[in-house]
Amino acid sequence: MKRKITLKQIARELEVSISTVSKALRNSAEISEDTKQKVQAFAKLYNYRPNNIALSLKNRKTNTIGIIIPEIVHHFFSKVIRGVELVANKRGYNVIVGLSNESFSKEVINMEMLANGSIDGFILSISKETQQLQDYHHFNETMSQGMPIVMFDRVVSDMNCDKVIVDDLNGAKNAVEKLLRNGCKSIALITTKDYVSVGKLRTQGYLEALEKHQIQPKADLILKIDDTLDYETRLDALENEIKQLFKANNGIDGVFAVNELYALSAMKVARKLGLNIPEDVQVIGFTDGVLSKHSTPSLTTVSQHAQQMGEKAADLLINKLENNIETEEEYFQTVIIATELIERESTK
Amino acid sequence: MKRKITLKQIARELEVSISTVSKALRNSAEISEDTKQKVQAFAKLYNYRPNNIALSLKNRKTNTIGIIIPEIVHHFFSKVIRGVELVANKRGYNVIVGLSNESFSKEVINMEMLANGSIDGFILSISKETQQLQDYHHFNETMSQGMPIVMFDRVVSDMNCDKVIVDDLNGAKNAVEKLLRNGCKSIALITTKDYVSVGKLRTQGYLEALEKHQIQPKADLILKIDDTLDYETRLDALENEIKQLFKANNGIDGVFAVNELYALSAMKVARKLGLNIPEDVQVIGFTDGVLSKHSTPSLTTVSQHAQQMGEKAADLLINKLENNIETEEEYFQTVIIATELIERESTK
DNA sequence: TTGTACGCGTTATCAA
DNA sequence: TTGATAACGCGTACAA
Repeated sequence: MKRKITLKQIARELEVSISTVSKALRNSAEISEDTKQKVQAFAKLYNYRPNNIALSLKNRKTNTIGIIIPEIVHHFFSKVIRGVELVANKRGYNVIVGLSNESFSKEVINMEMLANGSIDGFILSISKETQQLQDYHHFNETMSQGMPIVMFDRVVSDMNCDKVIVDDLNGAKNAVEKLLRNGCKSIALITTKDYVSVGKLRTQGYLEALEKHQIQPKADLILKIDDTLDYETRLDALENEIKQLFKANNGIDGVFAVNELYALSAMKVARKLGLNIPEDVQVIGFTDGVLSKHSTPSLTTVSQHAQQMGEKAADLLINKLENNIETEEEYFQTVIIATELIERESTK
Repeated sequence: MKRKITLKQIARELEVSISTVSKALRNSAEISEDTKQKVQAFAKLYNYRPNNIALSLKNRKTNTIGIIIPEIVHHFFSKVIRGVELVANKRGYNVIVGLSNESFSKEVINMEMLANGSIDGFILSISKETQQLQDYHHFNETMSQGMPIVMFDRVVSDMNCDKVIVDDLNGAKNAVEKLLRNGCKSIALITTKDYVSVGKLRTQGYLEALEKHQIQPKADLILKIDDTLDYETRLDALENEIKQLFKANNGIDGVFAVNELYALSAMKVARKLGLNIPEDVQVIGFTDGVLSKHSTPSLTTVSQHAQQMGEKAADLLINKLENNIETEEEYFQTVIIATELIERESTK
């Protein structure tokens, strides 16, 4: 079981100095053709590759991006990762993944772990717990150490860093307007508690759409789900809450849900109550998931372009990493990714 | 924008030597209480953390695991990653992700990239293209350099390395037997071309189940899909092929599909042909996905325990990495994860 | 044309 | 009790 070959070993074998080998391999003009040939041939034979760790230490640059997400078993986040990976690899970076599992402490620990030299910068979406606690000291510390952060989707709005967000407000607004144009008179909203930033924005979009059409929002039509419950109990509880929503409000003819699961559950409940989709109730969800496409009826959704978000985030981060010549004052941008309404069978 | 603080800076600031600082921080008995206190206080104040890269270089150990998968936007693989990450973090390792995107060359490049010192070992599932080409030189090279590999799910059977696989054959066999017990007489199989190792095994399970029940397999009932087609065109093509399957065989009353999408498509096509599920046709899929749970009717599936596979793979790899005292001859094991039949609405 | 010396940040060993 | 030195693997400025 032989180790990887190093410059030193090549040098010893060929009885030249290490720097000669180094230069020969980088095709330096300083080295004679003879030696170059000899060294290069030998290196090829033994499949020499420079050690990344040594390079990282020397260059104080790892060419690695750390990505911290709350959950990986999730279409949105895995698509974002794919986008990040795509761009990162193209630009010569690796991607190292940390999962916060929606926990504040795991987020902190993971970041500290990676921040100690393993990576050059972060791309992250904050955990629900962090959103609740509103404790952002780890982000500030990381940044004050000169390590850039790009936040995506769930961001801290008053933090000085690059951000990539979905146009949640307008995405929601457009969706609700679509329902209104389609003739819906009584549109229910199924959303999350307000501390989830994206849920809040989508709620706002719903309200603005109603307002624009001069419709008075009814509190009864708005269902705010506490999604900190665990997944197993959640499904039953969810459907129950939605059933109450339908029963408490006669004549719901449209539903806007801030994610895929809520939307699907709404369809399920509606059908159980004898309502047809889209004839009696039209439903729109907010998501990039697979369920929408394959459900029956398939679900009209507001697409978030998750992969594009990942790509953009990676580009922003790498640009920052490579622009050492940047202007004195830090310049941060917030990129807003437009949503797209994908019409399927759940709307007319 | 200050950099991270180093031993050297602390030493200079406190006017002691670097090694004193190092020892003081590790609470060495060699150092006086006074100095220790002073150094530790200062380090805490400036939030000193040793640089991982320097440690990696020195220890020739990165404490990082590389995971190479064909695709991340996929429930099975993201669940595996979660399992790997869980165990890895618990045992003090990070996880770095490489995507092959089902391409041989990307797999090779990604592995070379990571093998040059970035990681201590690999966990991987090989790409379809690699399976077709049967070119495994990169695995052999990596291992001959002393870097351990753990393969999962899609493995190379005659390769000397640890493996974690699903019991594809028996999982399939059990599923088909379930259909037989439920009264199915004419069971169709929707599978992949044989070069996909798991597809092949599941096909074999189907055949064995029939054989056990002394049923002659009919070639017409077996549909082998070429899944190298891209995703967009695939859905239509897929449904078309399945429709042909149904039309060519009157009286299909059971379908076993080697993945979720095939199973769902089968249900869709069956319904379009006026067949009821599970009354007229019973369907079982093979997967860990979300679609099964939320489809209508929900799909009975053979669960693969993806997360458990990831956990096991990580344990195997880390054990190998940390057992330097191992026996002389290399010892490799293949762990077989049992499947579980999750019964839902698509079977009686 | 080749080799020496240095530094990246750390720890271990040995000397003072 | 403290400090100097070497080493991990590499690239480069400078000396020979």
